[in-house]
Amino acid sequence: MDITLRQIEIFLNVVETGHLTQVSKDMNLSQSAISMSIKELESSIGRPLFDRINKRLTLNEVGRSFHSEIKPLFKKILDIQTEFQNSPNKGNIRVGASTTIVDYIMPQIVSSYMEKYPEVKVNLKNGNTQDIIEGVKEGIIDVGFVEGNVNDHEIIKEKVGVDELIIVTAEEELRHSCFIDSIAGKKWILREKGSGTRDIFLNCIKDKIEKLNVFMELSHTESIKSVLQNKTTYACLSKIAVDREIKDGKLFQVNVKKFDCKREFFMIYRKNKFKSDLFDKFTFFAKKMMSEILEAK
Amino acid sequence: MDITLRQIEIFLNVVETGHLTQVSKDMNLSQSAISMSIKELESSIGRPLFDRINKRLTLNEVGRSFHSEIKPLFKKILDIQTEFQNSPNKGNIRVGASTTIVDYIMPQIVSSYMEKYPEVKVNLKNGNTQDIIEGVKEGIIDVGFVEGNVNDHEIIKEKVGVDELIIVTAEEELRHSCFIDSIAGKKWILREKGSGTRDIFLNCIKDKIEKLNVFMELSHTESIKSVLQNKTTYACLSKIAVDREIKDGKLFQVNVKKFDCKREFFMIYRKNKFKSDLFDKFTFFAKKMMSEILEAK
DNA sequence: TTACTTATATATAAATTTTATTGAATAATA
DNA sequence: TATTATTCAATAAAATTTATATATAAGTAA
Repeated sequence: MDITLRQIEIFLNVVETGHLTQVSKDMNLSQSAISMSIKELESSIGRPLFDRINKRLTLNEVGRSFHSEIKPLFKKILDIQTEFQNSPNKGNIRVGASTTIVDYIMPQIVSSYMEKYPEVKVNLKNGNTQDIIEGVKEGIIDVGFVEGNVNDHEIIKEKVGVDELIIVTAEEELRHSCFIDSIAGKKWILREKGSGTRDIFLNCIKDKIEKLNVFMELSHTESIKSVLQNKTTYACLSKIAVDREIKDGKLFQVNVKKFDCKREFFMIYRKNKFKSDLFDKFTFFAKKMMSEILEAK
Repeated sequence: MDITLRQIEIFLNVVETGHLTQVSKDMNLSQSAISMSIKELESSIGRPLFDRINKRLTLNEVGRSFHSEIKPLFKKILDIQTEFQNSPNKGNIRVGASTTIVDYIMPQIVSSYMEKYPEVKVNLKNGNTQDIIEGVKEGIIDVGFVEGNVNDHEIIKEKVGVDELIIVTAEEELRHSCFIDSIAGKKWILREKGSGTRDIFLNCIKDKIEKLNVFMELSHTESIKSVLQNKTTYACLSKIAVDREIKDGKLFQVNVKKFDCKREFFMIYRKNKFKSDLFDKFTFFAKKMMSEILEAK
């Protein structure tokens, strides 16, 4: 005793014309099919929707009310159907990215993408590398971008760029080249323990330096950049995070000899993922734009 | 290639649980039925809605978007269905009434009724007796209330009350009884030609008076009541239209001997009208309340 | 008018086609 | 191995058609 969309469709047509025969012609069905469908609908509802007045069917007081409620819903369902059938770009992509990427790269990518494909909703989720991997595995995230390396047999990874960590300071006189051990005694600001940026930096210098003078630990790159405005402080940050400040002359890159501290960015997605048009377009777009951003900096 | 409500129902359940087997148990269907229904839906849309990840079905980027759009619509349709199935008072009645009734009786009836049955929408249409009859015959109006008599083989009429026309004035001294010919020379205000009220009055006095001193013709009873505030003017109006003014002492009923000018009110509806619960309740309510109103005045 | 005919419309029943569902076999996965 | 999804032929259920009955409007003749 359940209403069907077909019944609603027929009902709406009958309301329009008032004649079963007319509707049957319009819909390429027999007149009895229309008659029975209306009857079915009426018995589903539990009472008549039409007054049979002479040779016409006119909405009665119940039918009128039903009509006004059901018509807009039916139209919406039809709209959704044709929308999805005809616009391959309709959808909702969930993107996850780890800290540096989500702060300094993804916003540009997502906003350009949404401008190009306004039908696509992009959902950007922040998290550390491990969170993103979990999300991808559970299907909560369609595609992830992470700084750390990934080794998981359920995950496919693609290298999408190289990130360089550089030493920065606001202290102007130190623009000539030097070695890392000569500045180890400066006031260093690090990211908090567990941060990928921190780990890579410490790993990179561990053979060259006995002790780093850690002055402060902060959990946001933006905070570190603020504190760096007090000269005599130093930090090792992702190049893309300080790009603007260096261009504006607010920070300077310290030219440290034999200091080569790089890490790779990976795009990850689940093995066996059905690659929809949407997915392919987004990942293509994101990879291309990410390499442009990284090369420009 | 049309989406059905059943497919949507199954789709929503699969989204909920992520397992076809679970849904098949919940819905008392075989799992292949569920599988095929999902497949059908996907092919209607033109691309997959789920990622088959391990033994689960997880919405993909398209499915997620489809889900968020279709779910609220499905729920609404379900709501409408149960609403109509379970609340016999749901509907929309179209009532038509001719001038005097629509102004002085129907507002009270309609507002009381809507208070008692808030699910019912009442649509009140104004028109002269002939308009109302046409509306009823065409099915545009479910039930009509008219002042004039009706003779039409397609229309069923029920007498619902008697309306009395009385002579009113603001001239205080004329409160003793008199004969109509003694006041025929006063300044009379009539309704416009074609008005039922006017016709009945003139017909009522045609044998008793040679010439009535018609001072003014106005098309609204309310206008006449305003002009009547200038003393020395007279009018013959429906008792219910001047009830308040008489009670407030702003107008007086002239006690005219042998002046008996009545007309009947009729409720009309189409022959063969399917009498829904809604219709019966409304007409019962309206008839009862109308007689109460007329008797009180 | 009134009765009768014609044309046209809806309603219903049985027959038929189409669609939905099942059951069994197969494939994939933990 | 146990569990689950998919596929396909068989079948149950539903939608639709064909044929027929019934109702109404309009036209026509008594």
